[in-house]
Amino acid sequence: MLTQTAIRSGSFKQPAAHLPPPVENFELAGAVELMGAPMSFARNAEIFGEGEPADYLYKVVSGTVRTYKVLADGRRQIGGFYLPGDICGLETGDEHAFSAEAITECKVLVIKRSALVALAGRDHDVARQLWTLTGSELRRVQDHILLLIKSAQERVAAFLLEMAERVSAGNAIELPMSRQDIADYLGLTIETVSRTLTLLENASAIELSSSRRIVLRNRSALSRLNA
Amino acid sequence: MLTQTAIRSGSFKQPAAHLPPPVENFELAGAVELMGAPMSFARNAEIFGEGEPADYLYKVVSGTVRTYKVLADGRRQIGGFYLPGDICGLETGDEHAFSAEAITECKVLVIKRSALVALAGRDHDVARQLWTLTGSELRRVQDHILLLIKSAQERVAAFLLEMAERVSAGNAIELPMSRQDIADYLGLTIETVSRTLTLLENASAIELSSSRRIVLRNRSALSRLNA
DNA sequence: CGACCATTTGATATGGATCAAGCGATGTGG
DNA sequence: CCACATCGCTTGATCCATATCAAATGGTCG
Repeated sequence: MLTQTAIRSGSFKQPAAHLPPPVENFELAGAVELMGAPMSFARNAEIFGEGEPADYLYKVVSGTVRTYKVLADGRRQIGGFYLPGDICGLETGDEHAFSAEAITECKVLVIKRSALVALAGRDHDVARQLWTLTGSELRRVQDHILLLIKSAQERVAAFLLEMAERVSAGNAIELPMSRQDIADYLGLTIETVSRTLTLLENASAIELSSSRRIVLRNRSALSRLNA
Repeated sequence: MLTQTAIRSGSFKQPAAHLPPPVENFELAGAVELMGAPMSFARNAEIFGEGEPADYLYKVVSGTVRTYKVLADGRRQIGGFYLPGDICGLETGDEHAFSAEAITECKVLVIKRSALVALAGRDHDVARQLWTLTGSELRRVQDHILLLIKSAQERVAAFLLEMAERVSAGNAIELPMSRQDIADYLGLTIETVSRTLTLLENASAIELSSSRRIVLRNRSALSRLNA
């Protein structure tokens, strides 16, 4: 397997990164598929680190990625969870603002940012999509802020509804992340997350089939909590 | 004075918005100066509302603007403060995600987004700057998230250091916003903000010359708090 | 001067953190 | 195949930072 270091130092072949696509008006998604180098990461492996040059972006193919920052005293804030189809590591600055790790075994497409920026310079549609992508991320982070001012119940309910939209088959959610990850995403402790889930179960809003599998029994009750 | 409604309905002349600049490779800032329609807002006047079409963006010329959301139960979260030179209301989606109000008497330049997007379609440099602007906003909001997981002292200290960078003449800060605005920005109550400021003053980290004027006496003490 | 609003200060309550076990699933070596 | 260690999660007891409720103070403007 290619190591992350190998990718960063450019010591492997970037398939087609140096070959501009033959036609203009090329979709970003298509470009990513063509220019992206497939890569795998083991559970908990670092994909990129905060402060490292943001030379690559990463499209998740399978598995789940978390981005995070660790404060001086060890507190960790998870910035977001990235599921298949999502792109993380896209920055306009020189350095990654967050670190990223594979939560589960992951396959990602690694794309050189400069290649995409160069393509954007030739193709306005790609430029627009790059902008839109950053805009969506902005919107997501703004929503995250609203989460962090709510009560524990509201945060957990909002989290469940969000995950239901993203990973659910019907009403069942298969969570790829641990309670600690959820806690660090919601700005709570692991104990509070656990207690709140139990509370929601007792209120028949959800059912904890197993610790990673949650069934939404009463979405409107959850939405109601979601003030 | 032009009303906000007049602007939105396009019932006034957009200076030069329909006249493409004569040369390409035009700076975004320059374009904004040329295409922007000057407009004034009184203290507490609404500049745009959450959910309204994001047809315009706003460059602050003088005064201070706050963006915010109000939750169903009345809690308000301030997304950011915009000082002269800052641009707010720039979205990639169709609608404004936040509302915006003038904190003080404000002069802004109002720019039609479609005009800027059209310009970006002709000028890669403008396109890149538009993207970068959204990227900076993303970075700012990400930093805001980190604020919200800290202790009251850390939040207030971080706020003071941030404002010092943005509005200070030396070590003195002239705050344009009320304690309530600060509280809603930091996710605290007004009482906690007030108490924390008093605490910092007693610790000789700051001096409260008046409620809106704060002198930083010991920046390293504040930074130390800023975990 | 007096009314009003913003801010500070005080007293008390409480939601979530912290500290500490207990429990259940998973995996490992004997 | 089972005893046992390990890890992730839950549950319990207590504490504390911040919210809430309430009152006093101060600054501003008519």
